[in-house]
Amino acid sequence: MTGIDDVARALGVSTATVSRALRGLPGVSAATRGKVLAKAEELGYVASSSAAHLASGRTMAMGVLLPLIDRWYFSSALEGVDRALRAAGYDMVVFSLGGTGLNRDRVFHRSMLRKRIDALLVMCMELTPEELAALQQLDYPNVTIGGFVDGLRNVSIDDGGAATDAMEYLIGLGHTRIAHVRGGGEYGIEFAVPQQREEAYRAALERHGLDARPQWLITGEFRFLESKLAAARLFDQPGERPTAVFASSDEMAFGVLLAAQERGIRVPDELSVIGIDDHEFAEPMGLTTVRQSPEDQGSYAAELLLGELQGAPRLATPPFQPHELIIRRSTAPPPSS
Amino acid sequence: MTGIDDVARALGVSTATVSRALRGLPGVSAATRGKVLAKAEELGYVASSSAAHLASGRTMAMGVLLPLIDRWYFSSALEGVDRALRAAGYDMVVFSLGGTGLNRDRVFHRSMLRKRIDALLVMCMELTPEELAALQQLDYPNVTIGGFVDGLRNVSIDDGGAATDAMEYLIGLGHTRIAHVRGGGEYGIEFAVPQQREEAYRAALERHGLDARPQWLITGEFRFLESKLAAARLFDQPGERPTAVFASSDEMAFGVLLAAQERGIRVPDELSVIGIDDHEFAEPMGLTTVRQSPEDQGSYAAELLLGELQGAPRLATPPFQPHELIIRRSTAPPPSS
DNA sequence: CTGTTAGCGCATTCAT
DNA sequence: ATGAATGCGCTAACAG
Repeated sequence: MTGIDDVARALGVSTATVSRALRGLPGVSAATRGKVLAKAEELGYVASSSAAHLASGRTMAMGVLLPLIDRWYFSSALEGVDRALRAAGYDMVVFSLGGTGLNRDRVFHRSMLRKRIDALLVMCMELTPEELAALQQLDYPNVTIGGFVDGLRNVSIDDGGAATDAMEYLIGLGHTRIAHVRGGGEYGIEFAVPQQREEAYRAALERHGLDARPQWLITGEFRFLESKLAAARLFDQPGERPTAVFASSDEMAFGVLLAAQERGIRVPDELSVIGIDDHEFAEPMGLTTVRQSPEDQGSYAAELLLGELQGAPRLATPPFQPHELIIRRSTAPPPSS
Repeated sequence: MTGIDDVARALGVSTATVSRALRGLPGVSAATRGKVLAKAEELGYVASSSAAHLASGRTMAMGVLLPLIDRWYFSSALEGVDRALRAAGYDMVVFSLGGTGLNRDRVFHRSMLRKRIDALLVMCMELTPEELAALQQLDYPNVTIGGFVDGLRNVSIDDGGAATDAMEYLIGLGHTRIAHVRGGGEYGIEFAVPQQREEAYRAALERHGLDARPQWLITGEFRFLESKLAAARLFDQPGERPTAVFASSDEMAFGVLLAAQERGIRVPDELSVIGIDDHEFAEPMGLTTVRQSPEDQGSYAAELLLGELQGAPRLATPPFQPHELIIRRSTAPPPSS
């Protein structure tokens, strides 16, 4: 493997000069810099990140900790993080808990402590007090994405506000019988988020003097299938049916849509459905939703940390990220009957 | 930051002993090992991966190169890779091209050469000859997942076989007018795969003496929306309509389903639809499909490389990964008319 | 079974 | 503007 000495020797200069030239530091004549760059290119030389880390203290890598990868929000946010990191010349190392709580310990006590990263991004996780403490002792800069962890800085939308927007829209259309599909707390995903959205749902009902019927508050685990099953049970309940359903995520809204379709309940004539996310499938499905961009949130968070690593002042409270109501074909005024 | 010397000094032993004890090497008495383990735990000591790399030559990390993260196959496969790596104590560093071809150069010429990884997994990408050469010169063990790159080893299902199974099933049901939605070549994703599946489609038609009508071969870019639009155009064509559609992926099959629904074409009575993947939404949607497990493919590939890093003989041709026809509610014999 | 020593490949002083 | 020397924190080879 070709090292810095190979380049230095080939040019008859010192390794210090090669190092400086390659990193764009001052104190190198334009001529020598050109020669170094060319020779490095020719030899295919790139500095070893490990050696550079040892000598400089910087790993030029950032870690991302998440409960699982294969979920719309997470993979989109990862994409955004990676985009920002790559632009800054950083690498991304991903620590997934893989959906189970089993290797949490490993991750927290082994991998993350390996001094392989300069900063850590934590995606929507509920942390135990010990984990939180471990994380905070880990010295490096960190921030949470898409969740809310007390004691850490969080980059996310205003979950309560987004839910309120959805509810006000339904109520503004004239709906009075509104059900809510909330996300679950599986795998420690987003403990706070589904709760914040549910509270906004309740508050909106109360503010407008509407009933909050317990049997109309169902749980969908943030998943299509679970939500479809829960919605099926909801629709099969005897008595009055809701005229609108506010789902805490688009994937769950799809489940509601499908359960309705299978029962011949027409959307939006007989039932309005609204979600949160603006998932890739929302537009083709005609789903009204509150859009958020996990990708932008990810890159924002990554840039935040990147900036602080370069000496920018620490931002104590990152601003809420934008959300926006997107009206499509799944919502309409309630049936006049 | 606490180093190996801190542990050694606290115990009055040498750093070598600490190193050996912590890594489970022989030549350490049970008593000393116990003390070392306890003290390391107490001090929160974990070896620096960079220092360990420099001294041992192993990074204990593996790289994954993929065109983008936010797509069912990729994020699932990543999950599988991570699972296998974590079990072996390896970290995963992810290099995404982010959907554009723009930073390909950076990835190939900078990041991957940084000596941060011991091996590389390449997910479904089409590589330029230069990239292929660069990759092969990169010395470390590599393997492709879910695609086919000539010159590299590939871990994937038998794409032709899977497509054939789908076609034979439709034909066995009595269908003679069968359309195909093939994936596209966007972002260099899977150049070979959509083609292999299309060829199996053609071959099946020919084998059974059925027409391959050019206007029934459409392209869906491996996406819901694009596929829905293409299917809409297909259904709106004048003249005879196909009685079955074989989509090269489930997401594209969903698009076909939706386009049909919007036109009042009943599935499966008037139209049968089959996909490939067994996407998370396939079961709730009742989609008949050919199942594959990207997660298992990912972990298989990771374990393959892991094994070779530990001295296992190099497997020249990894076996095909399993696929399986899953019959649900979207397929039936063609209308008798 | 345990300790000593010599690098691993760079970035970074301090000289010049 | 450039070079020489030092050390980052660990593993491995060698001694004992």
